[in-house]
Amino acid sequence: MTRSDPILFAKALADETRQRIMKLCCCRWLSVTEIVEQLSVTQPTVSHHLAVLREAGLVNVREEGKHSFYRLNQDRMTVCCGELRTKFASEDDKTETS
Amino acid sequence: MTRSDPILFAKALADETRQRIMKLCCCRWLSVTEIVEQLSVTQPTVSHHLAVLREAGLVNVREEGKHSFYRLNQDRMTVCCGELRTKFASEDDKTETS
DNA sequence: TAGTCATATCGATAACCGTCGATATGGATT
DNA sequence: AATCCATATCGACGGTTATCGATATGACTA
Repeated sequence: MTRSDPILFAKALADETRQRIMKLCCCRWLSVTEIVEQLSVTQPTVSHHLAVLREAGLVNVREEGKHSFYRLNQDRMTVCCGELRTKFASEDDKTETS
Repeated sequence: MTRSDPILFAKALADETRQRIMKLCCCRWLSVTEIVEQLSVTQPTVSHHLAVLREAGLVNVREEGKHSFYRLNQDRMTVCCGELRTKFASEDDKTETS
């Protein structure tokens, strides 16, 4: 999941529930249960979204006993946003091609 | 479509064909036909994707006779990427909340 | 005006995705 | 070992979306 994929990245962001989860664990570690408590969706749904975010490398996981704590990978966000900007928003970047 | 919506933005980016279109008209005006010629999808499909990109404010349109020329709105890209970074990737931005 | 070309829209189809309840897994507790 | 709790996975269902062929729209041309 270190590989950077602008499509995968965009797909991961393209859901309101996921963006809410990202916002929740933006700067702190949260267990799945804590995330569920703050949203109006079930635990399986949250687990599913966390899996999507994991596949995109957008969250870090820390297992501890029977708990799993998730936290947004802000560095990854910065890198991926930068890639998008480079790919689509920069004038002087025409030499590299996909 | 001046309103900024991170979900709409991400959804617009969350498709390979659309990202290809964006790349094609990243720094030049292209007619729909020219875009179709460079992709392996039909004209209605390209028109559909252009509509999605238009709704997200990600392309500018210039009508000229019977042609419509599209070009990626790079400023919009910059703004939207910046918003994402601010929302999710910045450490020192916890006062504002959605 | 008839015809052609470029684009948009419509309706249908298939694939994808978000959500749920049910269940499996596996650590902690008694 | 039996139970409980936290999380992941499974299967199903419904809604969304990408794609297509057919058609409408509307501009230019002869």
